[in-house]
Amino acid sequence: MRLAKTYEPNQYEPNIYAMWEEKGAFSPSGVGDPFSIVMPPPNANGNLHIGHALTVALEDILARYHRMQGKDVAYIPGADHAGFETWVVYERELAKEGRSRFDFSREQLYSQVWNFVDKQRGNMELQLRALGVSASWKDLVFTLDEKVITTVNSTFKKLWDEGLIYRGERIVNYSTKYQTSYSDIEVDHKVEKGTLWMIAYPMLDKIGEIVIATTRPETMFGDSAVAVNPNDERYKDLIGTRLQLPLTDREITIIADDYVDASFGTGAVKITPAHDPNDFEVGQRHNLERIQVIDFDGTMINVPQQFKGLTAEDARKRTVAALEAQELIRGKTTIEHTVGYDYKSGLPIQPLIKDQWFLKIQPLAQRAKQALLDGEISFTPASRKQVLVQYLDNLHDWNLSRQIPWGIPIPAFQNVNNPDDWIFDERVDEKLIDVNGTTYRREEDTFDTWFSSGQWPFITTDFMQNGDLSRFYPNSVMETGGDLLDRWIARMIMLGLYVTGQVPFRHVYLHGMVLDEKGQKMSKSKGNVINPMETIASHGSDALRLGIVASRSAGQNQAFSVAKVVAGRNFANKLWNIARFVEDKLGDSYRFRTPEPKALVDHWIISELNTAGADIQQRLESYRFAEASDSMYHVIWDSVADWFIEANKQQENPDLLAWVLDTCLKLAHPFAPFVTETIWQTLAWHNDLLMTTHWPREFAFNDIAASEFNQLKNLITEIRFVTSELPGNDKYTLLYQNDSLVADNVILIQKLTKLQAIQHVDRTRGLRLPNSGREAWLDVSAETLYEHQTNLETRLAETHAIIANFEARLANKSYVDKAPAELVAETKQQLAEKQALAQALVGELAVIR
RNA sequence: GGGCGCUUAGCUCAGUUGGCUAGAGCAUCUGCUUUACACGCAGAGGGUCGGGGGUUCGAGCCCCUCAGCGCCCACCA
Repeated sequence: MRLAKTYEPNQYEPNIYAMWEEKGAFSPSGVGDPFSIVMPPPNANGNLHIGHALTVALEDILARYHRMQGKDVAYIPGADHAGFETWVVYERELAKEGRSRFDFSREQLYSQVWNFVDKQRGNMELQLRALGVSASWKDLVFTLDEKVITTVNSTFKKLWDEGLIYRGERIVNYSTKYQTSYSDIEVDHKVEKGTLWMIAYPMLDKIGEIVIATTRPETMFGDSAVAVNPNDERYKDLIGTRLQLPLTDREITIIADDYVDASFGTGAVKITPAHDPNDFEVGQRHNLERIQVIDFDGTMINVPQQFKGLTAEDARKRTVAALEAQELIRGKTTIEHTVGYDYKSGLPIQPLIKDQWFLKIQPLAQRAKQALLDGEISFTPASRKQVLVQYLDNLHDWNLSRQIPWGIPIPAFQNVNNPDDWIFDERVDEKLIDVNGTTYRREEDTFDTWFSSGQWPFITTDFMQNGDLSRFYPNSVMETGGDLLDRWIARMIMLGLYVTGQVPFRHVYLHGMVLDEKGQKMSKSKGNVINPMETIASHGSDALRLGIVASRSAGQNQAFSVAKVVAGRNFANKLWNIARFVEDKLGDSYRFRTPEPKALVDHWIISELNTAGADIQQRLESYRFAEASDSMYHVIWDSVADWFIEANKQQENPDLLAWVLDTCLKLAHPFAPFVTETIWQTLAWHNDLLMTTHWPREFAFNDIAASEFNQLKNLITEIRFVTSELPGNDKYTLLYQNDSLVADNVILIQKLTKLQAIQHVDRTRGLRLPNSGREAWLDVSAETLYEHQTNLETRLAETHAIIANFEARLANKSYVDKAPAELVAETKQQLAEKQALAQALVGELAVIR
């Protein structure tokens, strides 16, 4: 025997993977229709988590399946420099050494982080291999590879040339902790209870005061106006008059702007253009001064001496206290409002004015929206498309600048003598450049990583360079987590269309989050993280894949289930043992031959496997992974192992046995690549690899023979059921009359039912098997029969209930008239069957009584 | 403020366009040293599909409504 007694996944998996890789099986074949998936690049210096295991399981199932369909498959792996994530980790390292980013130049930092990442790189790639991904490693792209930078720069230039890039002072989401601006997607919005203070601003041109409402009193030092709604009768006469800004010696004016909601608060709003996006816009309309009172480090500047240097939080308390001391607080209420937090540090985000690079997003967004409406991309789950359309409609201009050294430098330079004169240039390694006698200073900021990852599909396929892989653009499928719909999918569609004129992929499959066994989000702090590598070590890679795919539907957050991984492990073991049985029967020197079905079961199993092959195909092509896997699992375990193999022990057909095993391995391969290939290679019946062999083709069989086996199967099931119901553990004899199906399969029936004997008789006795439709009796004593009476009565009652159900349905004229004719005919037939059963049961009971 | 999703067996979940007696894995119970497999074999029990209403010949699936849970998006002070 070549196959060992037990299957130990860890003994085989690494070798099998190495063999695939050595034989170049992962590279696109160049033959057949292209099929491509680009892997969402995992963090280059991180470890894979369970979500990655799900991601690559789904992707690899598709890749392997389509490869077996004879397609030219490119599964392109990637590694992400994970700009901000990695930067945060690195900055922590620096802090441990008592240093900060300000001790180094951009180049120094960049190369230090590069080395830091490089030390751990390869880790996650090894882990992907352990998961069995059939990715084309030679085509791996790192997000800071030269070709990425080149493409990103040229996209930036195209956008710039076409007037879609602008640089300007805008309110940005600023992380005072990490000293960088964020895009909208990096801000966590939380609904909170906050205090709304009513503050009196004394009037200078008239007697009295105006009361404004604010949740952020500390920003009042940056006020440059108070705004009211132009139609608000209460304040109409005050527009244009002057106010004293409390705690300062500044004067501000009352202005009118439609932005103000007269019904909120007091209907009068302080306007702080430097610290609120709405106020910023009001300020632009009214040409107001922008006074920055919170610095980029989060402390107060440009404020009266007593508040200088305070954190914004402290300044709020002290400002309120100072106002109270001057009796200017006119009241306070508690309101629910949303506050933006830094998703990384958990600290409040400060809206601050900063000179940044922005992308005018709406032209791109609308084009993307149109492509979606035109159905150029399909979605699983389908409902997510609408969500995306809505998102695109509401997008604001995209802040592309990050003040982080670990990223792609923005290729722009500023005229040292004219701050408004910016030029595009890729010489980002030089701080100053000379162009036609003018000196330009480089931009120090880098791109938001989503700007480069948004171009991933056409970068990885070298589409713009018309490279070797360009036939794989647009990608066939983009598979990723549902949480990336807006931040990544949307950006890929927008930038893909903009740069290439085509959608980046034809189908989007979104999976949900893998939760812990109790349905909680996994997190390091909760300590409920499941490490995929540990699961592989204990149960095997196939088990993890089978377990994580099972019973999981698209877009749904679902719990991880160890029980399902165990079930997967058991399945791999089952396959192994099927193979061991086959090997034992065929011997080591078996040479594969085209089989010829002989026994009824032979025809039946061919029929089952044909159906399963088509079924799995149909389900995979509609992205129903769990159902496809289930179908594969049951045909192999139930049909092949429990019926075919058992029957084959009595009715041997070696060539068919080999064919059945081959077919099982093929059907199972996308779901359990390691154990299937291990068996294929160990038996060595073929010279090729299982992973590159063709998906099972339909095999001819005799329909009548197959259905006869089904009848036999029903009889056997009936015998097993009835004997298990009979009292005691006696072995019974089956008696039959004029039944060639029974007569021809005596040994098979006996073995599969553990009957003592099967005899042909002229005069019958005992218990007739009521549901088998056969002339068959179990030879039981009158006593046993009597004890069995209640069982029969129960069955009769159940049968009567079902009959009543069918009769009611058929008595319903509307049903007979309106339901499809086949359905009605089917109901009639079922009714007849149940009536026959009832009659048989009544007959039996009559005999007993 | 807008949007999405979930509620089905003890547990974790499937259930394509409405179609017959609602499934799986695990768990439970009863048998079983059967020419591969106890990570196994043969059986069994277990569900008023969250509540209510509606459409339909027919609803787990469609519509309305109520309740509970979860997620995402959003620059109203």
